[in-house]
Amino acid sequence: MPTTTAAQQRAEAKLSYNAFLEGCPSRQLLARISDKWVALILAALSDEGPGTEGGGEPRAMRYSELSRQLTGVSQKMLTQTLRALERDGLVIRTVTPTVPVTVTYELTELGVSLQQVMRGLKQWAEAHMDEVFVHRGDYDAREA
Amino acid sequence: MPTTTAAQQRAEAKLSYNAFLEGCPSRQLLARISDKWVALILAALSDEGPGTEGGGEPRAMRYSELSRQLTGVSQKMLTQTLRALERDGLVIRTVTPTVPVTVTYELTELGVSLQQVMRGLKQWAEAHMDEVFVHRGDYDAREA
DNA sequence: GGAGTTACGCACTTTGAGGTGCCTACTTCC
DNA sequence: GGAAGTAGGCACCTCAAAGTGCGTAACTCC
Repeated sequence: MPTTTAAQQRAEAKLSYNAFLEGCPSRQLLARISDKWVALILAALSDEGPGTEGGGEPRAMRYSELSRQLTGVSQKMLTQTLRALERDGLVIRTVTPTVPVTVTYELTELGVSLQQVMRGLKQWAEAHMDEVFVHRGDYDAREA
Repeated sequence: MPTTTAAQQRAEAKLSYNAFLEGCPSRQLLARISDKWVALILAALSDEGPGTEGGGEPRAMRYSELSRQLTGVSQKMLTQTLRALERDGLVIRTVTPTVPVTVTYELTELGVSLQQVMRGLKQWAEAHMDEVFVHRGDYDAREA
């Protein structure tokens, strides 16, 4: 028997996750940005493409344009992720009934503010991830 | 046939993910903090418990202590996550050969600096997630 | 008149993160 | 001498996120 049974843990969780677990806004935010393509879509829509080095000016993009920039994304996941972002008020979807229908996506003000935070992550990553990789190498070398 | 076949996309990805996809440090960082328990462990180790409202002073904690605070975590996941964080140089594991062996975990300097960034996320969440929830409600209401 | 484009929808399948249960060695307490 | 606590290891299972394939409506171009 483990220190506490699974049933006990579940029961406790139901009572005490009120402020620190599951339902709290921070967890929800993490769940959002953890989606595989969310960060990339936000980055693309704020013009942080690979070659461009844009100043981060928010920019409207077409579905096909996004699909080209996010190399490897499936059409299903792109649509699904964009819908989720639209639902959360982070992007706006605009349909223009042209010859073949044109759909553009653009960051909202809320989306832009979130992207600012994501930049903080990016900066930390650029500053410290190499250090993390060194640690990983050392750790793995010690194991072998 | 979709606009590009899956095989084509894979081939392109292999050539062009150098700076914007997969291997880039930002993605790696996201993968780390997306682990279900990472954020909570970092928070606990920097004394951001639910009732305490600690000032964020980094604090060494025992395995069992963490297990109690992170309501609902399984022993396997706690061990697994702690090992990953140790491997990345974000926490230090200290074994003291007392009566029953005592193991403590503590944030490294690197871990503390990451936790700072996580606080940025937390602050955005506290400031804007309610707005997101409103958007969700509106969106869902329109659908029905 | 058939091929191509845009922006998807739908159904099926796969993959891996996470969960669960069962096990340990050592010691101390009652 | 059996129960309990500490810090895990190991093997199996589940389920949801992500991927794959195929279809579509409307129109246009050649």
